[in-house]
This record gives sequence, C-alpha cells and structure tokens, in this order.
Amino acid sequence: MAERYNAKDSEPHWQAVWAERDIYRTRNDDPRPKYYVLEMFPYPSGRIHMGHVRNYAMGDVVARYKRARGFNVLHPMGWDAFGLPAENAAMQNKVNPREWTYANIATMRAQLQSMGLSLDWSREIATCDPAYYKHQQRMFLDFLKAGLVARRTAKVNWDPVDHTVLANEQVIDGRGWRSGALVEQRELTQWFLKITDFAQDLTDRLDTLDRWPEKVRLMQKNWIGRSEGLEVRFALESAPTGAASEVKVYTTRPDTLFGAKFLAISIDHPLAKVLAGDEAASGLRAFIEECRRIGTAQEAIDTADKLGFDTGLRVRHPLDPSWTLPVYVANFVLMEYGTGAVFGCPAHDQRDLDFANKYGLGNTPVVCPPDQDPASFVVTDTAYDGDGRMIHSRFLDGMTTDAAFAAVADRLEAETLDGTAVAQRKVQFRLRDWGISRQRYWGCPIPVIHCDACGVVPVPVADLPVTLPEEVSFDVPGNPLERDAAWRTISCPTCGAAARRETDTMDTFVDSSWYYARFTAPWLDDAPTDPKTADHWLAVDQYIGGIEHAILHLLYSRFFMRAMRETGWAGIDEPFAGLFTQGMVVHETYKDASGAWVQPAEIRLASEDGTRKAFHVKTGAALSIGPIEKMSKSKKNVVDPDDIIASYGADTARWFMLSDSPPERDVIWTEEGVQGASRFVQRVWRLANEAAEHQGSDGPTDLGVRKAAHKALSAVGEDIERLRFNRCVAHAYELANAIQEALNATTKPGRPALLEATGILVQIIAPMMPHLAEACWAVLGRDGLVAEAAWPAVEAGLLVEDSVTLPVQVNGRKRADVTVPTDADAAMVEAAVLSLDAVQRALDGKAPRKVIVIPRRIVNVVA
RNA sequence: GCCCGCAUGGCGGAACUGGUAGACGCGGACGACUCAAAAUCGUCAGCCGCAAGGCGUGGGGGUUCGAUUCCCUCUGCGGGCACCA
Repeated sequence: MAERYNAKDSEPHWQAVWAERDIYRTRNDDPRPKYYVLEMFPYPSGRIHMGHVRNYAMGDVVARYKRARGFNVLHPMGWDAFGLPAENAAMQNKVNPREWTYANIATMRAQLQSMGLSLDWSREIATCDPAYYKHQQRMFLDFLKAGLVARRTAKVNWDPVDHTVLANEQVIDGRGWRSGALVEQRELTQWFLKITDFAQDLTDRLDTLDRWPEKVRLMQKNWIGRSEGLEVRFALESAPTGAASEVKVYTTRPDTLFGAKFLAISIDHPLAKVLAGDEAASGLRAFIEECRRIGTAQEAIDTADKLGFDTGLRVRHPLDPSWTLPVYVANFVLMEYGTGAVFGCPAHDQRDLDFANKYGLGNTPVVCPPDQDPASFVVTDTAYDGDGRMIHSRFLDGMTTDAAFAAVADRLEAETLDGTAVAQRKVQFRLRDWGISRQRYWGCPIPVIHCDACGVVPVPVADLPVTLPEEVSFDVPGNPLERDAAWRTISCPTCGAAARRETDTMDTFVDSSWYYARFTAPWLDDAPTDPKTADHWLAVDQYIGGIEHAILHLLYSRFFMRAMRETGWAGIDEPFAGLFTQGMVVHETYKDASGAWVQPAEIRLASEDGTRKAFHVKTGAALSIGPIEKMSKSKKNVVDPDDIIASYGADTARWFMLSDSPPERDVIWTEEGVQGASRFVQRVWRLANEAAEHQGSDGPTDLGVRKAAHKALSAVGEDIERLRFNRCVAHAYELANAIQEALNATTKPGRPALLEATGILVQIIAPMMPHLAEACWAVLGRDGLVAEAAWPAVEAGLLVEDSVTLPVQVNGRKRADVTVPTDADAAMVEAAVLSLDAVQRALDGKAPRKVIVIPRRIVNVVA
C-alpha cells in the first residue's frame, strides 16, 4: 500500500529539481516556433492573493501545455512596482518606499515560487529599477521628438486625497480609482501622451483582434467613441469686439438643422470669455461662476439642471442667412468635446428639448417616425431621436435621415462664407489625450529640465537615468520631489544656467504599457528593446488578466506599441494577439451575533438537519452565513494562499482554482471544494502506485481503458487550447474513474495498457498539478521529467467505436434505443428502427411519413 | 437614459455547427471494510407519481421532424458608459 501523497515534502523537492536543471529558462535563439504566454504582472502590495493564484495557474497551464507541444515558450514574471501604496506605507510606518517595495517583492516572489509556476525567473523585472525606467525615460524623449508628447494647460482630474492628477480612465463614477475620493477639476499644466493621434487606428484595429473577448473590444470602442458628423460655421449677426465673427458647431445630426432653435456655447468657449470680460456683463460672470461652483464635482453634474444664459447675440442659420438663432451660454456644453458649441434641435434631442422647454424656445419636429402621420406629429416632453422621413425641412422634405445628412453636408461643403466652405465633414472621438503627470515621489521621473531662458529642455540621453533621490521624507503632504531643493536644482543642459528638474513623475500605467516588450530582452543596457527580438516574440500569444483593465492598461499598451513602432523600438502595433479576462475569486461572508465579520480561517462548517451551518472555531458560537462576495479585507472573507499551500499543497490550490467554474466567470472558494481537489490528488497518487505495481498480461478490459485514456487526452488538448480548464478537470476525473473501474473489474487490464492509460492521466494533469504529476511520473518508472515530456499523440483509431446506440424518437418523443454499426447507412438504420416493437407500438398502426436519420446522433420517426 | 451580457437539479456547472438535458465536481442517502471513527471502495438520486406515465433549461409566443441552442417579447440579475452634441 502506497503512503499518502505528501505535498509538503514533494512540492519543494520538485521545485528544486526544476530549478537545478533550469528547465524554464527560455532562449531567444531556440529554433522551435515561439509561444509567448503572459499574465498581468502584480503590484507588490505585500502578499499574493487568491486572484493571483487563479490568474497564474491559468497561465501556467497554457505555458506547460505549449511547451509539451514543442513550442519555445516565453513565460516571464515581473513587478509593477511603482505606485502610491509604497508612499502611503512610508507615511504610516516611516519606511522607505524602495525598501518597502523590495521587501514585498521578496515575499511575493517566494510565494509565487511555492506555487510551482514554470516561469523564467532570469527575466524578472521591476519597474522601479533604474535599469528598467531609464529606458522608459529614453522612450519618453523619443516620443517627445516624434511629436507624440504634449505639454499643455488643461482641465484635469485632481484627486484631493492622493494629491495628484488622474487620467480620465482612472476616474470611476467621479471618484479616484485608488483613493475613492471625489475628483475635482483643476486647471494645470501637464504632460500628455498623444493617444488621440491613434484614435482612428485604435478603433479600426479592434476588429482584427479576433482572439479578444467581444466585451472588451466593445468597451474600448465605446471609450474611444468615434462619431461622424459635420462641423458647421454659424456667422454672428454682429460679433462683439475681440471675438471671432462666427461660432463653429460640431453635429452628428446635420439632417435636423431645420429644427434648430438656439445655439449653446460652453462657459469656457472663447466667445463666452470675451463676453464675460465686458464691464457690464456681471450677470454672465455670475452665471459662469455658478456653473463652475456646481461643476467641479462630477457627482453634481449628474443631477444638475440644464442652465443657460441668453447672451443677446444672434447667429445666422447656415442654410438661410435671413433666419437667426439666439446664442446661449449653457452649463451642459463641454469645451473638451467637438468645438465647445452645439446647435439645439429640441424636437430630436432630449437634452435640447429640456433646455428649450425651460427657456420657452419651442420646437419644430423635422423627422417624422415611420409609424406617425407627418401632418399631426408633434413633440412635447420626449424627443424623437430615431430615423424617419424629413418634414418641415424645405429641400430635404421626404428624404430619409441618412439622405438628408448627405444632402446638407454636400450643400454646406459647397457653399462658402468669407471664401471658405461653410461646413466640412469631420470625425470626432470621445477619447482624450493621456495625462501622465503625477505629483508623486514613487514613480518614474519625467526626464526634462525647466530653464528660465531655454524653456523645457529634454535631459540628454547620456544623462539618463534621472533617478529618484534616496532620502525622502513624507512628514508633509504633497510631492517630496518638489521640496527637495538639492535634487530639483540642476544646470540647464543647453545654456548651463541654473534650472530645475521636472518634479512630476509618470503615471504608473506608463510602466506597465511596455513591460511585455522588455521581457523579450530584459538584459539590454543600452536600449529598451532589441527591435528584431521584440518583433520575434510579440505579439503576446496569450495574455491573461482581470477585466478591470479592459480599458486602462490594455488601451494604453495598444497606444504604446504604436508609439514604439513610430520611434523604432518595435515593428508591430498590436501587443496582445490573444486576450483572456478571468473572473474573480469570491467567498461566503460570515458574521457573528454582534454583526462583526469573521474570517474563514476561524470558521468550522457543519451540516445540521440538511443545512449548512457555520460555527466559530474557538468559541463555538453559531455564525450567520452571508452573501458570496469578492474577497476583501473589509469583509474578512479572504483566504490566504500561503495557508492553503501549507495545509493542502500548491497543486490542490491550483486544481481547485481551475476546476469549479468556467475561467471567465467568478469562482466561489469553498472549503468543501478544496477538500474535493485534495481527495483527487490522493486518488491520482493511489492509482499511479497501483498501476506501477500492477502485473498481468493483456486482459479483456485493455481496450476500454485505452479508449478512455485517448478520448480524455484528445478532449483535454482541445480544451486547453480554448482555455476551458473546468472541462479539462472533468475529463481528468472521467479518466481516473475509468482507470479505477478497470482496476475493480474481475478481469483486469494488462500491465502495458494500464501503464499507458495512467501515464496519459499523469500527462493530462501535469500542466495543472505539476508536482504531483512529476511524482507519479517517477513512480510509473518513466524517464526524465514530465515537465519536459512531449504531449502524447492521440491514437485516432481509439476514438471511434464500432457500433453506436442511437436514441429513437417517434414524433420527437424518445421511445427506444437502437444499436447499429457506426458506419451503417441511413437505409439500414431506418430498417432497424422500424422493426423495433416499441416503435411499432408508438406508431399505433400509422404509417411513418418520414424517418429522419442523423448519422451517429439520433433517429426521429415522423408519423 | 444608452449599450452589452447572463438566466439549466439542493449548489458550482456540462451539452460539438439545432439532435438522448443534467457530464464532472460539491453536498446528500444507503451499503462494504472497521470494535469504532476517519480514509477508501461501491450503489442511488431532476421533479411529480406505488407504477404506468407525465412534467421539466426564468415567463409567454414563434420557426423546426426535433430548441438549453435560432427569432420575437416580457421579467429578473450583472457589467460598461453617462450632459460626447
């Protein structure tokens, strides 16, 4: 009798063997076809959590499987190591952010290594390492030279808790993505990466990313927000001094131009500023102030009423100069989108209708819905924004909305005002440039110098990296770099005069926008990448991570790859060919009688009267079982991977993470489920030992167990390719059941057949439970390591049966089964079916009208 | 408000491009082994019904010889965007 499998001894042993033989090191000059599998690298927060275990277990299955399939697999790991938590820790615990970060990295690296992941640790990178970020600074300078960087004053999102600026993508529901603080709008001079230069390409190429989840592509598409419209010039009847003589308006609905009732401009529109500058315009100034007061907090915008201020100015209608419209300054018009001015067509835009109704501007419907009578169609409280036929629109009457769009665009593009076209077709995007300035210490310094004489001067490449000062204090809020006079002060590289360093650091999303490219040659000292090597490995064949990066990291990386191509650091533009977004790890919550959360480690579960009950381990007190939620410290429903690995082993944790739910869905962590996984570990170990000891020549059950093995092998291969790990697990269980059954049978299979089947079982589970597989492989007497073994070939002949049992339906209702040769033709099957008693009984004397035979599936007799 | 997605036993889920719904696991019941327990092995189990049989994939309708799968509609849940002109 074999002893119980002891993961605690076995796992470190095999990890040492792998490390000693260095089998996961990847060579760039390996001639085999490449496969790059990557999981989103972690932020070194302190300890890994179950989400990491799930993510990295999935990636490891793919890496190990592809290796067995003969690919040269790149599977690296690193650390997204800059960021605010290090500064917060510094403030709270008086530790240096660098020391804090590197200590966390050491802890987490050991944790990941205890999982037995097949990672090439020789390529490990940390983004806070000057050896990494100096290349990032180099690329920033290249981008600057290539015109992909802008410095400008803009309204930005200010997080008052973290004391820093946030990009639009980092504001969730009006709050900072990290601090949760209500974001304010501030006008600041900032560095921007010009992601909008690629807006069209970023949206177009989404269609080619056929191995991305549809959901993510759609989210990015909506975020980029491409729209086609017309930019129309409205001439002012009389322009105030100092202002332009016209107002430009961007519209996606030029077809509704005859329904226009007013023009509205943003409070930040140049015309509004000119008007507000007038001595007498105190009313307008007060209005703008009022809007600003309401407008700073995002939350207020959601509930704010439409407010307008009549300027008294009028503009000429572009299609009829004798027709004039009033010009309002309105709080709902955004300066950042389009031209900062809109024309209001109340009948066909709800927002315009609300505004018009409030200020008594009326409405004229110009699009008649298909189911309405043009003579009687009116709009009162609900705008109609659908398609239809044009009415009350002069030369457009009777046209479809699409035709009217084209007709208006054609006419206004042909007409001129002061010598140039009245309008032109334009494409607009919702996407804004990526503001990367952060007023924080623990980030990559932006490598520029501010000189009073020369302006903004790039740091010479030879002077890179611009490193962070070692000694920092966080006694006062704000950016320590700004207070560090010694660090800040520098002479101008151009004129030599006293100058100062840029004290903003880069958004940490910059760090993670190119790490996948750095992994291809992380040892390079004089360049971010070797472009040939980068192009060899990229795109990443399979990228795996959380859905929360659907826009942020994944969009930034797509931009960065393009910027790297423009500056010669790579030749491709899409970094991730295959993307998979995994679900979260969730867990039940528990509360004691006082309503305090209790963590799972302190829980004992029991079944009483058929219902699950929870008790406190120490006090024995009954606890209430609450809803299943994402693991979080606040709800205390967290399970520590270290605890699980210590008590069950890494293989059990990995197996359970892959087993219960489809990988894209949330998985519920349960104690029972882990125990089930643990039982299976022991079961495989027992089967391997029994098989190794099993004697006997060929037996009658040989074919059965071999068929089961090859069927499972074939299915698992297919399912790993499609990342359906839960099905792989099910197939492994089925094969184990079949082997068990063969061993229990009175006439047992022969030794060779049993060893073959068990060997296949071991290889099937190897990508998921590599330590156990290695131990079983040795027990079975196989050569070398299963981690280096080739994936076994499926014997196709074993997948087909000689005969099949088909269900027989009569009028769609199952009445019998029929067993026929697999290659039987329809006529033979039909004859066999009609001779069945059950079928004749069901037909009840009626003649069959039709017999439908779906080969190897089903037979349906229609009477 | 707009745009997506999802809904299957007590639970997690499976079902290839329309072809036996409920694989596999968890939980459950029973049996074997044991002085006993654990572990292990085996048997059973969608629901109603003694049975024959009937009903069953959120509700209603449709297409089809046949629908968890396709179409329409309603309900519920989840996600994304949200003054974007």
